[in-house]
Amino acid sequence: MFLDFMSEVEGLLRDALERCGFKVEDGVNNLGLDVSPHADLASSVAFRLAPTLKKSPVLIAKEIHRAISREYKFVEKVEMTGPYLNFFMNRSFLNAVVDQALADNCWTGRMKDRVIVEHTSANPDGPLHVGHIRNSVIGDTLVRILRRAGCTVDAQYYVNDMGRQEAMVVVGCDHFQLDGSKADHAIAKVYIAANKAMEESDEAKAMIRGEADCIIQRYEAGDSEIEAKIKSAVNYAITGIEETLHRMNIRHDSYHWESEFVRSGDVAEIVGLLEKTGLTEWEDGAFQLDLTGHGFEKKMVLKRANGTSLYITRDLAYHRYKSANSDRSVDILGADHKLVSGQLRTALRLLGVREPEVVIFEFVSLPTGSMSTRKGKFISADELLDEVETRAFEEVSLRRPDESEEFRRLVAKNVAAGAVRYDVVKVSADKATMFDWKQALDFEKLSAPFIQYSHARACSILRKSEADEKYDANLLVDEHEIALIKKIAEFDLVIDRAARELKPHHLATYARELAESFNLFYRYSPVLDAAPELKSARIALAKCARNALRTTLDTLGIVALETM
RNA sequence: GGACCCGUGGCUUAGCCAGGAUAUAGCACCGGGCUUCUAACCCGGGGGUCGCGGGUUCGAAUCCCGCCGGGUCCGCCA
Repeated sequence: MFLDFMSEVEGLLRDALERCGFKVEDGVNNLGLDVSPHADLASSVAFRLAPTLKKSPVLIAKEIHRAISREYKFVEKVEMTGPYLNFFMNRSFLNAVVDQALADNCWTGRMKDRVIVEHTSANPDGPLHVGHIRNSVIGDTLVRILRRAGCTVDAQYYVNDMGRQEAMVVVGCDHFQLDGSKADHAIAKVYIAANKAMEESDEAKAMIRGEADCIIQRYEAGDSEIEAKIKSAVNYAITGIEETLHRMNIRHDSYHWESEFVRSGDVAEIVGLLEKTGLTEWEDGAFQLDLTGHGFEKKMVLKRANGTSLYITRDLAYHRYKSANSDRSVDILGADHKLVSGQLRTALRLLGVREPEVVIFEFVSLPTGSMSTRKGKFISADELLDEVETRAFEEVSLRRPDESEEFRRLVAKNVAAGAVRYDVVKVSADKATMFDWKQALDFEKLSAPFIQYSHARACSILRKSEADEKYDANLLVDEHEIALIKKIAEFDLVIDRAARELKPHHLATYARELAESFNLFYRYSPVLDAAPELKSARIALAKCARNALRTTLDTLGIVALETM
């Protein structure tokens, strides 16, 4: 809705500039528009024109101001403050926001792209840890944001079934017993044990390495015995991983296994196509692609000396598939993939394949250093969720002692999942973070329960008020009421920006601001005790806020509890 | 050694890509508010050389260069 106001302002400004004969350079935001504490939208375009027009910004602003049309739809007035042009919303815009926000179907944008978002894609060699969930949460939130923006999204998990790590899992399964604990944790135990066994002696190391090599080669060759073993281990691990993802409200729409692309011949085809670029050569027995002319120091190995394929080659085939089946394809990757993802994009460019948009997130480390599944050094997502849920249960029991245990468990579960998600998504992806139990278990303002609580309060008001179809939005004139309406209106701007820039943390910031605006309305504008007509108007606004909060929480993948 | 990311009050953090009018929040600290729609809330206060040094500009947290500190990567691993 804010976008409608903004496009009107843009139109007014452009017309005025044309009337004055002023030309602004092309570029993003060349009108210098910005939300500002001084106006609903402010333009600093006069400053930009000053050097070319050789006039003072104030004089330029004056001319533009005079030339701005007086026919407004959503604009109340345009004020000049020094060199700034300040645009204000009118009543009919605010009323339109209320009207629209009362309907449930007003929250979907106009983007129509088919998008593939690949996220999580953790190796099926153990449970997700607190580093992986940064990938999952960012990925799933982007999936939800893109859908909200109007896109058709396929959330994909790329399963690394051909790598050395999966061969090691099979070695582990051959030598050690799966102990019946949660599937992904059981797999991790045998995987860690196999890796540990390698450290015992040089002979053990050579033997186990040999076994793994043999598995890799036989799997690539299509050996049915090995295939059955790998498939069963991978599927087993994935059931556990899925279970964890579901706890956080995360689901994938489709899974693609690396081996698909080897079996289909795509990998061989890709290698052939790269050969035609003339940049490949056999060197030291391996088949390599020379990207030194594209800013990469090292050559990219496409095939091992023994003829088996590598992760990067299979990934090229997968990315070609994704490009062919989407308008946009998005990868969520940890910072350790920066270089290799750059190589991948360069190789795709050589193949004439559209490159993916890559979202890189920096690492989550432990106070003791970085995490490693292989070494068994990690805090699992399950452990984190269990701990947070326990804390949340204590909290809800303290606040709602009279409620049933079932109720308190349910609230705790949803508060915990929300808290974990919000904690991850609120920080910009390019900030490296240190995992901190104290912070993870904190439910204060900058966290999901704060927003869930605001939503529950709105629901509570609506539960206690009888349905009233008629309302007059013109009665909503208090400072906090207007601020709330404006904040609700901003939703489309935030979604549009987050969907284009692939930055989910913008939505987390918005969610907090929206909840704050609602809490002020709640504090200063009593709804149920207001005079009849004002009461109807405030009920309508409470409903708008409830819808906006619900939609925002939903887009963040956080359950909008109606009571807590 | 080379490449990329980060550096904002005691701690965590938004804003930076697209420069603009008093730099955003939370935690912690000090003080205030529940017989009133759920106080997981709200209000007030103190606290900032936006890592350092140059440059561009009418104007720099934001752009450019250099430096310092932290993270990540540079495998016939994934």
